[in-house]
Amino acid sequence: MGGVAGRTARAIEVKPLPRPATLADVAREAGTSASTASRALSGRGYVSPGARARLIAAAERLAYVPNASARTLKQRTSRVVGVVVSDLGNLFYAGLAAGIEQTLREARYQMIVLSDNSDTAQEIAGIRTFLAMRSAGVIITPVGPEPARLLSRHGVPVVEVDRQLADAPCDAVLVDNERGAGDAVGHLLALGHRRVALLVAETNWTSDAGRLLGYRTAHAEAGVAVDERLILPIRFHAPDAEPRIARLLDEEEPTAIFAANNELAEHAWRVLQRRGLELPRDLSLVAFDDVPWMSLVDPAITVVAQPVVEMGRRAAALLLRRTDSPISPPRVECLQPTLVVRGSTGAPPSRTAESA
Amino acid sequence: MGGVAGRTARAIEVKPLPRPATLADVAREAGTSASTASRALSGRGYVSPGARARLIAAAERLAYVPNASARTLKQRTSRVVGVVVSDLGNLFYAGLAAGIEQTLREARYQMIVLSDNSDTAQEIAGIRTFLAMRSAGVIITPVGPEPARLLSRHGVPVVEVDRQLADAPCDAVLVDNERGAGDAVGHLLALGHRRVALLVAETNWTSDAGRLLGYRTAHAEAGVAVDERLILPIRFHAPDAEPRIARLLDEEEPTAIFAANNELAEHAWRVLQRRGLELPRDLSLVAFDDVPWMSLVDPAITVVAQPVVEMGRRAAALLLRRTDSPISPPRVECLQPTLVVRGSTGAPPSRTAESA
DNA sequence: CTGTTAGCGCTTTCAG
DNA sequence: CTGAAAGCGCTAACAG
Repeated sequence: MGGVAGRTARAIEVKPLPRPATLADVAREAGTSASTASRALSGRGYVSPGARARLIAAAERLAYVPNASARTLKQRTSRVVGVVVSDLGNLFYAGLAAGIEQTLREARYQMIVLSDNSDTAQEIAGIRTFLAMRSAGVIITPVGPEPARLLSRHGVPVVEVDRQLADAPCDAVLVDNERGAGDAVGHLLALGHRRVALLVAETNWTSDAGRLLGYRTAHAEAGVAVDERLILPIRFHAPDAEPRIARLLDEEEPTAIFAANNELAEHAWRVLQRRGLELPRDLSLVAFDDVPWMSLVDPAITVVAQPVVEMGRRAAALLLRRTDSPISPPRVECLQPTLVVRGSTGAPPSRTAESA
Repeated sequence: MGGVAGRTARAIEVKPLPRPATLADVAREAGTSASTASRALSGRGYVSPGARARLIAAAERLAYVPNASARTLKQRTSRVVGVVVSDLGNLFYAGLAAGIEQTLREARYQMIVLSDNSDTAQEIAGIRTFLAMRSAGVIITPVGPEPARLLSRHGVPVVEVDRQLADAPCDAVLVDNERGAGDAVGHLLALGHRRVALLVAETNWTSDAGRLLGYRTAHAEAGVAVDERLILPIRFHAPDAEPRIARLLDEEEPTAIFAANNELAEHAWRVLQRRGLELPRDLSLVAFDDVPWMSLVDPAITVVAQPVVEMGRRAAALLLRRTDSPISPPRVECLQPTLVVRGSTGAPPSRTAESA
């Protein structure tokens, strides 16, 4: 019926509807019912080749875009996976997102990223958004325990990445922070350093706790006592980070610095640079997490490199696995970081001048 | 009715429903109709204080999360704004996203970011996702003209950022590329350089075209002829970028390099570093776009800084404006970049040795 | 101030 | 292989 009119007058009847075309419009245009159109365009269910072809053509002609809300409402779940990271401006998180996206895309899921600025309120708001969207799952670098609780209460799969903050068992992808930090600090101690400053984020995160632990373990193994005054906890984006690092340098006279994340390493580097210190002659520096600038500066920074993109991929894989088998036991994957020795570490300065 | 049962048995009846709570569940729990519940929880329409309180409590108790799909389906639009950028791993785009997010949040919109890897197919897929979600609008750093066409055909507001690729008038936020590049190259020419290499992305983007134009304009103004062999177009993520830059150095012997984006600047820097060249004694370097590493290296890089975050904010503001008045004429905002002279630029090496 | 009613666009039985 | 019918969860008239 409508099909005939459509065909004869096609050329002039390409009036773009004021509202987006619906499946019913497409069906009418092709002379079928909406159900058939649904089957043809979504690809599941029997449709005769002829009908399918006409429907596809009609959809094309009307610039039909399926309404995701209607579909999600009906199916009660969507093919969207939510990702919440702390700071998209930090390449660590950007790398994670890249890895996640890669694996998700292969499985025909859509990733949606939100950045929460390490703020619990924003984090929870993000989770609620994903809950509201009926996401198939959520991958998160958590700042508190609530996300996992909230999500699992609603039956939505969660994977924690980089740190574990859930208060119940939960899939997670971690890096061996203790070993990474241990390697880094062990390297410094082996070079003869005895006063190694630790710059660490002031959080209750397992990542930072692990790095602190590694710092202590390395000291214990080397038989060196830890001077607690060398440990400086600094909040993210703290405006006084650099002055505090400078003060630590003055007051505690470390011969080496271990910066437990890339942001702190950047602060440390700026302080050292401003003082005109020459590395590693005057001071050694090691960073946890390798980001591009660290190999751009001179000397290049010795780092503990994390397999960031791989972490993202694994997290996505864990999530997909759980989507298939919701009740399998929680799995925690722990990847190994790698110490990459570059130019910023060397033997400590001899103390001859001072002891004279 | 149900209200009584609910109240008496509350303590033991906190059985989490197998399916997420719906508005109807909340209404039943509070002894009202769904409409009243809707009014109370969404905050629009008259509701008696008592009913409101009971509803809010009930919603809390049932851990009610509104179903975004149902709402969007009903209202035929969502409070989501889609953002498509070329590469979230590049701090330029991350900064843009941060600015957009900021302004959108204030207006109580939700930002959703997608990265398209400068790939047209991925870009279009992203647009379709946003179309399917009935986004309130889309902000994009376009790689082709299709997105704007597709979106405006569906009546969805679009804002292009960083470059204009739409084939019809469209809101946009740009930076004055020609002036920025002109300032940079003018600075080099004023220092006495006569062979300035240009590393530029191999695209048909207005951003790169503008920077190339600025390069030419500066030469013209200084009365210096452009040697076309000094212009090297390089695709994004080209694996042979560094060898090609190295070859340019050998064959054309420029005394300065102008890298038209941060990625190319990084490649150039690595090449110079590997050769042990000392800046600015042996060669000068200027970059378009200021990212953190550029002030971390020694000497710090002279740059044309873009107001990245502000660009994001403006883009979001333009989008919101258009949401209010869909038919106002397209507006294009052009922000001014700033030349920041640092240590990587100086007078060209004297050619005495060579001429001897 | 509140409830009834209708329907957003899609998918999914279930008959034919 | 196809269509009719029902309903996902929510909101917007419109009566009361």
